[in-house]
Amino acid sequence: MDYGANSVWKELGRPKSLRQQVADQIINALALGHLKPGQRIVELELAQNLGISRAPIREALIQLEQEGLVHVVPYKGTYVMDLNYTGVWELYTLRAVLEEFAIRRVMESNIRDTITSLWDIYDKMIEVCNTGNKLQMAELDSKFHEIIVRGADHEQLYRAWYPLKYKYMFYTITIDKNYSSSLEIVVKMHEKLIETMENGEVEKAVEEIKSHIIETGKLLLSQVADHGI
Amino acid sequence: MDYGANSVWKELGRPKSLRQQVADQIINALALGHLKPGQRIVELELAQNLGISRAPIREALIQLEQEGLVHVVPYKGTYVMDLNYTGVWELYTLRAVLEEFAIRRVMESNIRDTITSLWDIYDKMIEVCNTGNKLQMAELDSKFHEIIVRGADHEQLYRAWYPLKYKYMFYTITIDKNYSSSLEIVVKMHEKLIETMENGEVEKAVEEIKSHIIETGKLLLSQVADHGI
DNA sequence: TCTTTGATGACTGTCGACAATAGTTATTTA
DNA sequence: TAAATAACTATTGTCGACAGTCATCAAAGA
Repeated sequence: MDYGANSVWKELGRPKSLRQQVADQIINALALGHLKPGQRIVELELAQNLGISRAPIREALIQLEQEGLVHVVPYKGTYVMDLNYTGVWELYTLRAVLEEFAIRRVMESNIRDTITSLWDIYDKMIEVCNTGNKLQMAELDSKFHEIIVRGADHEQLYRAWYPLKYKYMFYTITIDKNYSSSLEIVVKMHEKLIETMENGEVEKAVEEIKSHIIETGKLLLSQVADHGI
Repeated sequence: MDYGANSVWKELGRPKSLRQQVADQIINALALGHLKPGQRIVELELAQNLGISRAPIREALIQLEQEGLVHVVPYKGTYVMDLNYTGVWELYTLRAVLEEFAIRRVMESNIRDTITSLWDIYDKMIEVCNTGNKLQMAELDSKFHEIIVRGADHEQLYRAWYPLKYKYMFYTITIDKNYSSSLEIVVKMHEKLIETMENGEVEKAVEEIKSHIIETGKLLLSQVADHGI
C-alpha cells in the first residue's frame, strides 16, 4: 500500500503529535479501503513510508487497537480488523440500540439545531446521490448519524458510538459493490426521518431510525452473501 | 502514591508485555482508589517507581486514554479521568441502555449458563455482605453485570460496555462513603433479577435491571450531593 | 517418512538519549 | 511599577539501537 512518503508532514504548523497524525492517516487509509481486513501492518515498513521512527507508529496502533480498528497480537504483529458476517451484523444491531437512545434524547431537548444540521447533510446527499460517489455518500451517511448522536449531548454515549462509525464505514466501502443502486432509497429514508423529527413524533422517529439502520445492515450483508466477505 | 517498586516483575514467566502489565497496574490503582480524579500522572515518575523505561508507560497510558480512564493532553500531561456530576450520571443511563439490550439477548438464547454464573456471584455477595467490604462488593456487582453482558454473546456490545465497568467501579469507590448501608438492598435486587430471568419473564427482567442500574446511580449521586464529588 | 532440534531472519518490545514544548521565574525596558 | 521578554526547569515527544520473541527451514535422528 502507499500512504505517500512523508505525507504526514504537510501543513505541520501546530504541534499536533505525530502519533495522532499517523492514527488519522491509518483511519483514512481504512475508510478509503486502502487497507484490507486481516492485512498485516508492519511497523518498520510504515515508519519508513512516513519517514518517521517506530515509536509514534506503535502508539498510534495501540490507540487504534482500543477503537477496535486493528488487532495487536503481542510479539507477533498488528492486523487490520477482520470481522466476519456476525461481527458486521453486530455493528448494526448495536448502532440501532445506541441511536434509539440518542434520538430519544435529541427529541427531548436539543432538536432545533440538530434538525438544521441534518437538513444541511441531506442537501449534500441529494447532490452526491446524482454523482453516484459511494465513498462520499458513506461519509455523509456517517455524518448524518453522528449529528444525531452528538445532538444527544451525552459524552459516554458518543464515546461508545464513535468506534462503530469507522468500522461500519470501513465495511461499507470494503464490502458493498453496488451501493449506488440503493442511494436514492437511503436518501429517502433520511428525509422521512427528519420530517418525523420535525413533527415531534418520538416513537415513530425511533422506529424509523431503527429500521433504517437494520435495513442498511441487511442490505450490506446481502452483498456479502453474493460476493463473500 | 505507591505502586510498589518493581512490582510488575513478579511472576514474569510468560511474555506478557510490560505495557499490559502497567495498564493493569494503573487500572488496579484506579479501582482501589489509589488515584484521585484529575490527578496528574507523570511518566518518568511512574517509570522509576516501576523500574522500567518510559516507552511502555506511554503506551499503557494511550491505551487507557482510549478507554476513557485517563486524559492525555499533548505536550502537557496525563490526568486521571475527572467526571462531573453529569458525567457520572451518564455512566448509568448508558449502562441501562446497553444492559437492557444485553439481557434481552441473554434471555433469547444463552440463559442456562448465564444464570448458573449469576447464582455463583450471588452466593459470594451474600458472604461479602456480612463483612461489609464495599470494595469487594463493588467488584462482585461489576462481575454480575459483566456476566450478563458477556452472556449476550455480542462482541461489539461488550467492547462498548467494558470501559464503563472501570469507570463506575472507580466512582463507586471514590464517591460512595456509605455503600455498606445499602448492601442488603443491592443484593436483594440481584436475587430478584435472577429469579425473574429464571421464570423467563423478559419484559419484567428488562424493567428490573434498568431500574436497578438507575437506582444504583441515584444512590451514588446522592452521596455526591451530600459530600461533593 | 516423520519428528525433533537448532540455526537464521524478520519483526516486535524496551531502553536511554535527545529534541520540542509549556510553565515559571528572572530580567529588561518603558 | 508594570508589561514584555528572556532564561530556566520540568515534562512530554521522537529517535536510533539493542534485546526478546516468533516463524521458517534445514539438518539430524528415530
